[in-house]
Amino acid sequence: MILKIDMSGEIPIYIQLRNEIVKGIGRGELAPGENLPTVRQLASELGVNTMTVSKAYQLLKSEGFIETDRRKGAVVKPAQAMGEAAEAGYREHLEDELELLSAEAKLRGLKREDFLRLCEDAFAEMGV
Amino acid sequence: MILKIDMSGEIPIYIQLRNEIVKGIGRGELAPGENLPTVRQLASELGVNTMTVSKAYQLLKSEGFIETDRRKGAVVKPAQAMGEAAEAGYREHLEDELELLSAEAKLRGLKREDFLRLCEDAFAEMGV
DNA sequence: TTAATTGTACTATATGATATAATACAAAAC
DNA sequence: GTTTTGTATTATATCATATAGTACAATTAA
Repeated sequence: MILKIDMSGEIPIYIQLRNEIVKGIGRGELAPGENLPTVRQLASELGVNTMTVSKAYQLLKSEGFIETDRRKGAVVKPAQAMGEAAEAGYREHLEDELELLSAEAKLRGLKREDFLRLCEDAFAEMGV
Repeated sequence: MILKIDMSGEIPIYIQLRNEIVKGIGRGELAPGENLPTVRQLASELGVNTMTVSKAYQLLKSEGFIETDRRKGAVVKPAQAMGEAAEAGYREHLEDELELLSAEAKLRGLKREDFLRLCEDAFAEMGV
């Protein structure tokens, strides 16, 4: 798990952490049942506060991507167990994001085929 | 131009404004050369501060989507004139966003075909 | 020429999110 | 019993966001 965090960027660290971990799970680099680094470990590695990492874990937990337990630590959830907790509105969120990316791509001169190829490539990176 | 702004949401208003206008231009609802509402007009309609709208316009201007001029107001730029101002890093930005969306989609059980169909549909909404 | 309108700048202020530091706790493993 | 886990707490600092009010240069319309 390599976490690319931009400390000087505009995106909050705990959001970047959440995103990187979601991508890690999606790619299969983090398998279901696998343990995430402890908050103290990850905080130490990145040079951030433990609460910042904890906040990222809480977010991932609330979205159903991981489970956390005292002593056991944070564990990646099985994909099918991704409850309907945060499922409401997800579809709309996805469509909205894709609409924005499409508009930007269009205005920057990307052709339909190029855009769709990037979409295919991105999805192809995920899972086995 | 219908602008959906979520005042209680977590995304800053001026960012939402920027996104909605980009989508509007992408869809062709805002044609090149067309005037955007004045900052005072839009601010009044939405019930926000003029500087908030101005900030959105400045962002759009810095990205090359619009031009602003005193008295003339804000005008949508021709698509091809979208300079290479903010072009640097755009490709990486797009790929990064698509990677995140792909990971989330995968983990939520979306099949490749369904994801790609949503991508196609989103792009199809753009332009003529 | 005069009046009005444009985006923008400026100051001051308020609020909330983000992040840190340091400490502590309940629960479980060893 | 000791250690390690995520988490809670308190206090603090900083930055982004947003507002209010005012003003200005430039330009259009009267």
